[in-house]
Amino acid sequence: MPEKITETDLIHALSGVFRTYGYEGASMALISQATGLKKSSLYHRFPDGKQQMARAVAHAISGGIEKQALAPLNGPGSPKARVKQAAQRLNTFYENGNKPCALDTLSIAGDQGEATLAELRESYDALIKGFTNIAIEAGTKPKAAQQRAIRAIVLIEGALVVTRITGDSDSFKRVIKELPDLLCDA
Amino acid sequence: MPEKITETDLIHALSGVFRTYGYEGASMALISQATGLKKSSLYHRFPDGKQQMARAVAHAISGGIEKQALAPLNGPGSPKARVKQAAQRLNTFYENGNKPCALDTLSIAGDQGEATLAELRESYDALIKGFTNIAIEAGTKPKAAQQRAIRAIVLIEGALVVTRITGDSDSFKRVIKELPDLLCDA
DNA sequence: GTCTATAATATGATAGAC
DNA sequence: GTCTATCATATTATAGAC
Repeated sequence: MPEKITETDLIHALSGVFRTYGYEGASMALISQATGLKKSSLYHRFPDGKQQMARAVAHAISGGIEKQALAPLNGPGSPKARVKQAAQRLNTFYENGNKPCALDTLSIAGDQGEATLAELRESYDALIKGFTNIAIEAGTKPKAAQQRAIRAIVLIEGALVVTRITGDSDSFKRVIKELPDLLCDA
Repeated sequence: MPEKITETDLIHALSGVFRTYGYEGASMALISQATGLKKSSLYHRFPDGKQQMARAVAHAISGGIEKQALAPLNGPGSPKARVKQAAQRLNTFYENGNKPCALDTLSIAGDQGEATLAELRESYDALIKGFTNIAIEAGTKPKAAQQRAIRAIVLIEGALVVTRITGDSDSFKRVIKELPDLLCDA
Protein backbone atom coordinates (compact mmCIF):
# COMPACT_ATOMS: atom_id res chain seq x y z
CA MET A 1 0.00 0.00 0.00
CA PRO A 2 1.50 3.34 -1.01
CA GLU A 3 2.05 5.78 1.82
CA LYS A 4 1.30 9.45 1.78
CA ILE A 5 4.44 11.45 1.37
CA THR A 6 4.60 14.44 3.71
CA GLU A 7 4.15 17.93 2.38
CA THR A 8 7.57 18.87 3.74
CA ASP A 9 9.41 16.06 1.96
CA LEU A 10 7.46 16.72 -1.20
CA ILE A 11 8.29 20.44 -1.26
CA HIS A 12 11.91 19.67 -0.51
CA ALA A 13 12.17 17.29 -3.44
CA LEU A 14 10.38 19.75 -5.72
CA SER A 15 12.69 22.50 -4.57
CA GLY A 16 15.71 20.41 -5.51
CA VAL A 17 14.45 19.84 -9.04
CA PHE A 18 13.39 23.43 -9.73
CA ARG A 19 16.56 24.89 -8.28
CA THR A 20 18.78 22.54 -10.26
CA TYR A 21 16.99 22.50 -13.62
CA GLY A 22 15.00 25.75 -13.63
CA TYR A 23 11.31 25.92 -14.44
CA GLU A 24 11.46 24.80 -18.08
CA GLY A 25 14.06 22.15 -17.42
CA ALA A 26 12.09 20.65 -14.55
CA SER A 27 9.95 18.25 -16.58
CA MET A 28 7.15 16.26 -14.97
CA ALA A 29 9.27 13.18 -15.65
CA LEU A 30 12.16 14.59 -13.58
CA ILE A 31 9.78 15.80 -10.90
CA SER A 32 8.13 12.39 -10.72
CA GLN A 33 11.51 10.73 -10.37
CA ALA A 34 12.70 13.14 -7.67
CA THR A 35 9.53 12.92 -5.59
CA GLY A 36 8.82 9.25 -6.09
CA LEU A 37 5.27 10.15 -7.06
CA LYS A 38 3.65 9.39 -10.39
CA LYS A 39 2.54 12.32 -12.46
CA SER A 40 -1.14 11.79 -11.68
CA SER A 41 -0.37 11.82 -7.95
CA LEU A 42 1.43 15.10 -8.36
CA TYR A 43 -1.62 16.54 -10.09
CA HIS A 44 -3.73 15.31 -7.18
CA ARG A 45 -1.59 17.39 -4.82
CA PHE A 46 -1.17 20.27 -7.24
CA PRO A 47 -4.27 20.50 -9.47
CA ASP A 48 -2.80 23.48 -11.33
CA GLY A 49 0.24 21.45 -12.30
CA LYS A 50 3.79 22.60 -12.67
CA GLN A 51 3.02 26.26 -12.13
CA GLN A 52 1.47 25.49 -8.76
CA MET A 53 4.44 23.34 -7.80
CA ALA A 54 6.85 26.13 -8.65
CA ARG A 55 4.67 28.58 -6.70
CA ALA A 56 4.69 26.26 -3.68
CA VAL A 57 8.47 25.93 -3.85
CA ALA A 58 8.99 29.68 -4.12
CA HIS A 59 6.58 30.24 -1.24
CA ALA A 60 8.27 27.65 0.95
CA ILE A 61 11.65 29.22 0.24
CA SER A 62 10.45 32.69 1.12
CA GLY A 63 9.10 31.33 4.41
CA GLY A 64 12.13 29.13 5.00
CA ILE A 65 14.55 31.99 4.56
CA GLU A 66 12.92 33.95 7.35
CA LYS A 67 12.20 31.10 9.74
CA GLN A 68 15.24 28.94 9.11
CA ALA A 69 18.24 30.62 7.50
CA LEU A 70 17.82 34.06 9.01
CA ALA A 71 16.54 32.92 12.41
CA PRO A 72 19.95 33.36 14.10
CA LEU A 73 19.84 37.05 13.21
CA ASN A 74 17.16 37.51 15.87
CA GLY A 75 18.87 35.30 18.42
CA PRO A 76 21.42 36.06 21.13
CA GLY A 77 25.01 37.19 20.69
CA SER A 78 26.76 40.05 18.96
CA PRO A 79 25.48 41.10 15.51
CA LYS A 80 28.60 39.72 13.88
CA ALA A 81 28.29 36.37 15.68
CA ARG A 82 24.67 36.12 14.62
CA VAL A 83 25.51 36.83 10.98
CA LYS A 84 28.16 34.16 11.22
CA GLN A 85 25.51 31.64 12.25
CA ALA A 86 23.12 32.73 9.53
CA ALA A 87 25.94 32.48 7.00
CA GLN A 88 26.54 28.90 8.07
CA ARG A 89 22.88 28.08 7.52
CA LEU A 90 23.00 29.67 4.11
CA ASN A 91 26.08 27.62 3.38
CA THR A 92 24.11 24.50 4.22
CA PHE A 93 21.08 25.63 2.25
CA TYR A 94 23.24 26.14 -0.84
CA GLU A 95 25.22 22.97 -0.17
CA ASN A 96 28.57 24.77 -0.04
CA GLY A 97 27.71 26.68 -3.19
CA ASN A 98 26.98 23.62 -5.28
CA LYS A 99 23.20 23.90 -5.28
CA PRO A 100 21.74 26.76 -7.35
CA CYS A 101 19.49 29.43 -5.90
CA ALA A 102 15.82 29.43 -6.89
CA LEU A 103 16.00 33.21 -7.19
CA ASP A 104 18.35 32.60 -10.09
CA THR A 105 17.13 29.50 -11.89
CA LEU A 106 13.41 30.00 -11.30
CA SER A 107 13.42 33.63 -12.45
CA ILE A 108 14.56 32.91 -15.98
CA ALA A 109 11.97 33.83 -18.59
CA GLY A 110 9.38 31.10 -19.08
CA ASP A 111 5.94 29.83 -18.13
CA GLN A 112 6.43 29.84 -14.35
CA GLY A 113 3.84 32.59 -13.99
CA GLU A 114 3.66 35.93 -12.24
CA ALA A 115 2.65 34.42 -8.89
CA THR A 116 5.90 32.45 -8.68
CA LEU A 117 7.92 35.51 -9.62
CA ALA A 118 6.11 37.47 -6.91
CA GLU A 119 7.07 34.80 -4.36
CA LEU A 120 10.68 35.03 -5.49
CA ARG A 121 10.60 38.77 -4.94
CA GLU A 122 9.24 38.12 -1.44
CA SER A 123 12.18 35.83 -0.76
CA TYR A 124 14.49 38.57 -1.91
CA ASP A 125 12.72 41.10 0.29
CA ALA A 126 12.97 38.80 3.30
CA LEU A 127 16.72 38.51 2.77
CA ILE A 128 17.12 42.25 2.31
CA LYS A 129 15.09 42.94 5.41
CA GLY A 130 17.04 40.49 7.56
CA PHE A 131 20.42 41.70 6.37
CA THR A 132 19.50 45.37 6.57
CA ASN A 133 18.24 45.12 10.13
CA ILE A 134 21.34 43.41 11.43
CA ALA A 135 23.55 45.96 9.69
CA ILE A 136 21.57 48.76 11.32
CA GLU A 137 21.88 47.06 14.66
CA ALA A 138 25.63 46.83 14.13
CA GLY A 139 25.74 50.60 13.78
CA THR A 140 25.24 51.33 10.10
CA LYS A 141 22.80 54.02 9.00
CA PRO A 142 19.60 52.62 7.42
CA LYS A 143 20.34 53.70 3.86
CA ALA A 144 23.90 52.37 3.93
CA ALA A 145 22.70 49.25 5.71
CA GLN A 146 20.33 48.47 2.87
CA GLN A 147 23.13 48.95 0.35
CA ARG A 148 25.19 46.45 2.30
CA ALA A 149 22.29 44.02 2.32
CA ILE A 150 21.88 44.30 -1.44
CA ARG A 151 25.60 43.85 -1.89
CA ALA A 152 25.48 40.70 0.23
CA ILE A 153 22.79 39.16 -1.94
CA VAL A 154 24.59 40.21 -5.13
CA LEU A 155 27.71 38.46 -3.86
CA ILE A 156 25.84 35.30 -2.87
CA GLU A 157 23.98 35.02 -6.18
CA GLY A 158 27.08 35.85 -8.20
CA ALA A 159 29.23 33.36 -6.33
CA LEU A 160 26.65 30.64 -6.95
CA VAL A 161 26.74 31.36 -10.69
CA VAL A 162 30.54 31.38 -10.75
CA THR A 163 30.63 28.13 -8.78
CA ARG A 164 28.26 26.53 -11.28
CA ILE A 165 30.44 27.62 -14.21
CA THR A 166 33.83 26.77 -12.78
CA GLY A 167 32.91 23.85 -10.55
CA ASP A 168 35.04 25.57 -7.92
CA SER A 169 33.17 26.75 -4.82
CA ASP A 170 36.02 28.93 -3.52
CA SER A 171 34.30 32.20 -4.34
CA PHE A 172 31.16 31.07 -2.55
CA LYS A 173 33.11 30.00 0.52
CA ARG A 174 34.82 33.38 0.49
CA VAL A 175 31.51 35.24 0.35
CA ILE A 176 30.11 33.20 3.23
CA LYS A 177 33.24 33.96 5.23
CA GLU A 178 33.12 37.68 4.47
CA LEU A 179 29.42 38.07 5.21
CA PRO A 180 29.75 39.07 8.91
CA ASP A 181 32.29 41.80 8.17
CA LEU A 182 30.40 42.94 5.10
CA LEU A 183 27.21 43.52 7.06
CA CYS A 184 28.60 44.58 10.44
CA ASP A 185 31.98 46.32 10.06
CA ALA A 186 32.22 50.07 10.35
CA MET B 1 13.03 35.32 -52.77
CA PRO B 2 14.34 34.67 -49.29
CA GLU B 3 17.72 36.15 -48.56
CA LYS B 4 20.52 34.50 -46.68
CA ILE B 5 20.78 35.85 -43.20
CA THR B 6 24.35 36.61 -42.16
CA GLU B 7 26.12 34.43 -39.65
CA THR B 8 26.61 37.45 -37.40
CA ASP B 9 22.95 38.39 -37.29
CA LEU B 10 21.98 34.76 -36.83
CA ILE B 11 24.30 34.24 -33.88
CA HIS B 12 23.16 37.50 -32.36
CA ALA B 13 19.52 36.46 -32.52
CA LEU B 14 20.33 33.01 -31.14
CA SER B 15 22.31 34.60 -28.35
CA GLY B 16 19.33 36.72 -27.38
CA VAL B 17 17.04 33.70 -27.12
CA PHE B 18 19.46 31.48 -25.20
CA ARG B 19 20.46 34.25 -22.81
CA THR B 20 16.86 35.18 -22.09
CA TYR B 21 15.23 31.75 -21.88
CA GLY B 22 18.11 29.42 -21.06
CA TYR B 23 18.83 26.22 -22.97
CA GLU B 24 15.67 24.30 -22.10
CA GLY B 25 13.43 27.33 -22.44
CA ALA B 26 14.83 28.23 -25.84
CA SER B 27 12.46 26.10 -27.91
CA MET B 28 12.92 25.74 -31.66
CA ALA B 29 9.69 27.68 -32.03
CA LEU B 30 11.13 30.64 -30.10
CA ILE B 31 14.42 30.36 -31.95
CA SER B 32 12.62 30.28 -35.28
CA GLN B 33 10.65 33.38 -34.35
CA ALA B 34 13.72 35.26 -33.11
CA THR B 35 15.86 34.45 -36.14
CA GLY B 36 13.16 34.69 -38.79
CA LEU B 37 14.25 31.30 -40.08
CA LYS B 38 12.05 28.21 -40.22
CA LYS B 39 13.17 25.24 -38.18
CA SER B 40 14.39 23.34 -41.25
CA SER B 41 16.57 26.30 -42.27
CA LEU B 42 18.09 26.35 -38.82
CA TYR B 43 18.93 22.66 -39.17
CA HIS B 44 20.56 23.44 -42.51
CA ARG B 45 22.89 25.88 -40.74
CA PHE B 46 23.25 23.76 -37.62
CA PRO B 47 22.92 20.07 -38.54
CA ASP B 48 23.41 19.03 -34.92
CA GLY B 49 20.43 21.13 -33.88
CA LYS B 50 19.92 23.06 -30.69
CA GLN B 51 23.07 21.81 -29.03
CA GLN B 52 25.16 23.13 -31.91
CA MET B 53 23.34 26.47 -31.79
CA ALA B 54 24.05 26.81 -28.07
CA ARG B 55 27.67 25.84 -28.70
CA ALA B 56 27.97 28.48 -31.41
CA VAL B 57 26.48 31.12 -29.14
CA ALA B 58 28.80 30.23 -26.27
CA HIS B 59 31.76 30.24 -28.64
CA ALA B 60 30.82 33.60 -30.12
CA ILE B 61 30.45 35.07 -26.66
CA SER B 62 33.83 33.80 -25.54
CA GLY B 63 35.39 35.37 -28.64
CA GLY B 64 33.30 38.52 -28.35
CA ILE B 65 34.29 39.14 -24.77
CA GLU B 66 37.95 39.20 -25.69
CA LYS B 67 37.70 41.06 -28.99
CA GLN B 68 34.85 43.41 -28.17
CA ALA B 69 34.11 44.02 -24.52
CA LEU B 70 37.64 43.71 -23.17
CA ALA B 71 39.38 45.35 -26.14
CA PRO B 72 39.75 48.73 -24.35
CA LEU B 73 41.82 47.02 -21.67
CA ASN B 74 44.65 46.70 -24.19
CA GLY B 75 44.21 50.21 -25.58
CA PRO B 76 45.72 53.55 -24.56
CA GLY B 77 45.13 55.47 -21.36
CA SER B 78 45.52 54.75 -17.67
CA PRO B 79 44.44 51.33 -16.39
CA LYS B 80 41.47 52.87 -14.62
CA ALA B 81 40.36 54.76 -17.71
CA ARG B 82 40.60 51.59 -19.76
CA VAL B 83 38.53 49.63 -17.27
CA LYS B 84 35.98 52.42 -17.41
CA GLN B 85 35.67 51.94 -21.17
CA ALA B 86 35.42 48.16 -20.86
CA ALA B 87 32.77 48.60 -18.17
CA GLN B 88 30.73 50.73 -20.55
CA ARG B 89 30.92 48.02 -23.20
CA LEU B 90 29.82 45.44 -20.69
CA ASN B 91 26.96 47.73 -19.74
CA THR B 92 25.90 47.78 -23.38
CA PHE B 93 26.36 44.04 -23.78
CA TYR B 94 24.08 43.42 -20.78
CA GLU B 95 21.67 46.15 -21.85
CA ASN B 96 22.02 48.08 -18.59
CA GLY B 97 21.61 44.90 -16.62
CA ASN B 98 18.33 43.90 -18.20
CA LYS B 99 19.68 41.14 -20.43
CA PRO B 100 20.81 37.97 -18.67
CA CYS B 101 24.31 36.55 -18.98
CA ALA B 102 24.78 33.32 -20.92
CA LEU B 103 27.19 32.18 -18.22
CA ASP B 104 24.20 32.12 -15.93
CA THR B 105 21.23 30.99 -17.99
CA LEU B 106 23.09 28.60 -20.27
CA SER B 107 24.92 26.83 -17.44
CA ILE B 108 21.80 25.54 -15.72
CA ALA B 109 21.56 21.76 -15.73
CA GLY B 110 20.10 20.39 -18.95
CA ASP B 111 20.86 18.95 -22.36
CA GLN B 112 23.13 21.74 -23.59
CA GLY B 113 26.10 19.37 -23.65
CA GLU B 114 29.61 19.43 -22.30
CA ALA B 115 31.01 21.32 -25.30
CA THR B 116 28.78 24.32 -24.58
CA LEU B 117 29.72 24.25 -20.91
CA ALA B 118 33.38 24.17 -21.91
CA GLU B 119 32.85 27.26 -24.07
CA LEU B 120 31.21 29.02 -21.15
CA ARG B 121 34.20 28.24 -19.01
CA GLU B 122 36.40 29.73 -21.73
CA SER B 123 34.33 32.91 -21.61
CA TYR B 124 34.82 33.00 -17.88
CA ASP B 125 38.56 32.46 -18.27
CA ALA B 126 38.78 35.24 -20.86
CA LEU B 127 37.12 37.63 -18.43
CA ILE B 128 39.34 36.54 -15.56
CA LYS B 129 42.42 36.92 -17.69
CA GLY B 130 41.48 40.40 -18.92
CA PHE B 131 40.54 41.67 -15.48
CA THR B 132 43.54 40.10 -13.76
CA ASN B 133 46.05 41.58 -16.20
CA ILE B 134 44.71 45.11 -15.86
CA ALA B 135 44.74 44.81 -12.08
CA ILE B 136 48.36 43.67 -12.20
CA GLU B 137 49.22 46.54 -14.50
CA ALA B 138 47.56 48.89 -12.00
CA GLY B 139 49.96 47.68 -9.34
CA THR B 140 48.27 44.72 -7.68
CA LYS B 141 50.21 41.52 -7.06
CA PRO B 142 49.18 38.64 -9.35
CA LYS B 143 47.44 36.55 -6.73
CA ALA B 144 45.47 39.48 -5.32
CA ALA B 145 44.77 40.68 -8.85
CA GLN B 146 43.11 37.39 -9.70
CA GLN B 147 40.99 37.59 -6.56
CA ARG B 148 39.86 41.02 -7.68
CA ALA B 149 39.02 39.69 -11.10
CA ILE B 150 36.93 36.88 -9.65
CA ARG B 151 35.19 39.34 -7.35
CA ALA B 152 34.38 41.54 -10.34
CA ILE B 153 32.71 38.67 -12.18
CA VAL B 154 30.87 37.56 -9.04
CA LEU B 155 29.50 41.09 -8.70
CA ILE B 156 28.47 41.32 -12.35
CA GLU B 157 26.71 37.95 -12.37
CA GLY B 158 25.07 38.58 -9.01
CA ALA B 159 23.85 42.02 -10.02
CA LEU B 160 22.31 40.58 -13.18
CA VAL B 161 20.41 38.00 -11.11
CA VAL B 162 19.22 40.64 -8.65
CA THR B 163 18.16 42.90 -11.50
CA ARG B 164 16.14 40.07 -13.02
CA ILE B 165 14.38 39.40 -9.71
CA THR B 166 13.67 42.96 -8.68
CA GLY B 167 13.32 44.59 -12.08
CA ASP B 168 15.58 47.31 -10.69
CA SER B 169 18.95 47.66 -12.38
CA ASP B 170 20.47 49.90 -9.69
CA SER B 171 22.77 47.21 -8.34
CA PHE B 172 24.06 46.48 -11.82
CA LYS B 173 24.69 50.16 -12.52
CA ARG B 174 26.54 50.36 -9.23
CA VAL B 175 28.77 47.42 -10.08
CA ILE B 176 29.59 48.90 -13.48
CA LYS B 177 30.45 52.18 -11.82
CA GLU B 178 32.63 50.54 -9.17
CA LEU B 179 34.51 48.30 -11.59
CA PRO B 180 37.48 50.64 -12.24
CA ASP B 181 38.16 51.18 -8.54
CA LEU B 182 37.57 47.53 -7.76
CA LEU B 183 40.21 46.38 -10.23
CA CYS B 184 42.70 49.25 -10.04
CA ASP B 185 42.67 50.88 -6.60
CA ALA B 186 45.44 50.16 -4.12
C1' DG C 1 -3.68 9.27 -2.00
C1' DT C 2 -1.54 6.65 -5.43
C1' DC C 3 -1.72 4.13 -9.38
C1' DT C 4 -2.17 2.62 -14.80
C1' DA C 5 -3.73 4.18 -19.05
C1' DT C 6 -4.64 7.67 -22.15
C1' DA C 7 -5.29 12.08 -24.37
C1' DA C 8 -3.85 16.47 -26.64
C1' DT C 9 -0.24 19.13 -27.68
C1' DA C 10 4.56 20.80 -28.16
C1' DT C 11 9.03 19.38 -28.97
C1' DG C 12 13.40 18.37 -31.55
C1' DA C 13 14.42 16.76 -35.88
C1' DT C 14 14.07 15.09 -41.08
C1' DA C 15 12.58 14.70 -46.19
C1' DG C 16 12.11 16.73 -50.23
C1' DA C 17 10.30 20.80 -53.24
C1' DC C 18 11.84 25.25 -54.97
C1' DG D 1 19.53 28.61 -48.48
C1' DT D 2 14.84 28.61 -47.34
C1' DC D 3 10.60 26.65 -47.45
C1' DT D 4 6.17 23.30 -46.48
C1' DA D 5 4.98 19.00 -44.77
C1' DT D 6 5.83 15.35 -41.85
C1' DC D 7 7.79 12.20 -38.22
C1' DA D 8 8.76 10.19 -33.72
C1' DT D 9 8.99 11.41 -29.26
C1' DA D 10 8.45 14.01 -24.97
C1' DT D 11 5.60 17.10 -22.88
C1' DT D 12 1.75 18.69 -19.72
C1' DA D 13 -2.42 17.14 -18.23
C1' DT D 14 -6.78 14.11 -17.38
C1' DA D 15 -9.85 9.84 -16.49
C1' DG D 16 -10.91 6.31 -13.81
C1' DA D 17 -9.45 1.90 -11.07
C1' DC D 18 -7.90 0.59 -6.47
